[in-house]
Amino acid sequence: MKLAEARQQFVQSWGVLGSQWGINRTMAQVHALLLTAPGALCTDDIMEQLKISRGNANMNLRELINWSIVDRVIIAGDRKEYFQAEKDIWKVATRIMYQRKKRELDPMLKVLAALELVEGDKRNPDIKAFTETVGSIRKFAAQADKSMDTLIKAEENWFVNQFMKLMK
Amino acid sequence: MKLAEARQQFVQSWGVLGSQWGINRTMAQVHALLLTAPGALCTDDIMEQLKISRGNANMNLRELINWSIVDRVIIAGDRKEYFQAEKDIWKVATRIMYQRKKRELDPMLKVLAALELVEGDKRNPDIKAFTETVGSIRKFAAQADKSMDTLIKAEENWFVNQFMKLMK
DNA sequence: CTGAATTTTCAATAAAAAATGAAAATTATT
DNA sequence: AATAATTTTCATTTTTTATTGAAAATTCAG
Repeated sequence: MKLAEARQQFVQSWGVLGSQWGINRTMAQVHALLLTAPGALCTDDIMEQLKISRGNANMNLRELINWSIVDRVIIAGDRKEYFQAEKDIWKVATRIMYQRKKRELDPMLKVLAALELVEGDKRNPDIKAFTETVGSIRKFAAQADKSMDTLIKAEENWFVNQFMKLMK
Repeated sequence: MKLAEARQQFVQSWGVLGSQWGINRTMAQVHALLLTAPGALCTDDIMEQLKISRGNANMNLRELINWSIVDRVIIAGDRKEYFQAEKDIWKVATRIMYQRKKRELDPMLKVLAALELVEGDKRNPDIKAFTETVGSIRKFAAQADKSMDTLIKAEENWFVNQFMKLMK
């Protein structure tokens, strides 16, 4: 397979994977394009290569920057902004984890904690079923939350280092 | 908060969370309803409580059964089918993991392996950038794949047991 | 076997999400 | 300050995804 074709297929697949995980397909494709680019790209490069509008390119680039997995880059003597992706895949993973945790898991934990305080007699089987399920989900989510914090923070963590060694 | 209200809020929140992760909102809501029900429910219960059509209820129930997180249940002397959710949250998590791994991660791994075989001179910076990025993503994904297998399989696994103890 | 109850399918419709593109805003250059 | 280049916004349109509901298929009881 030629490089251009391989790159296109990566962009395509990354887009599909993203959309299956609730990430805008185009955002994932822009990310894929930047990940596999040897250098930084400008908005026009992205518009051209993905055949998308300026507005669309702009919005998705901004979102990738919000997620801290793409940076704006200044190129001397050029008025345009350029963009480049973080290529350390471990950093990419932890940053995505951090964003999703913050936006989704943390709010869900708050809700679950509140729901455990439901009124009524715990011997009522309906209430029992409810609080037991919600309680176990909350405990599970809280553990996941803690584990993610560990992964996100610790570059010096033993487990993480072992994991990273395997990746070279 | 009263039970009915709490339950409704759980259904609502679970639906939102699901849709953020690429799972049909209604499917997540049906799951939430069954998770917090004291017993099994039939299609009509679900239609009524979620205000959805029979076709919709049927499709989403089937999908939950495909995922092995909801079971069909026979109630003696009743012609209707009933449904109940697996309530062991660890089992639910590993089964969802298994399905998503199989449907999404495994195919992606195949694609990535193929893309690493791109033609051309490795000293070409474009090819170098591409294969390095794709290679590191593939290694990362392969490690995630292995880790998930461990979690999914091993009830006897030390790490998993530690994790589960914390959850009671 | 018959027919009533129940489940499943799927073409048509509705709802939700994403993309466009041109106008407005911002930024840099002379 | 004027203007040219670039970026951002957002109302409108398009595309994608989900839902409906009635017909067809299936299942079961007598």
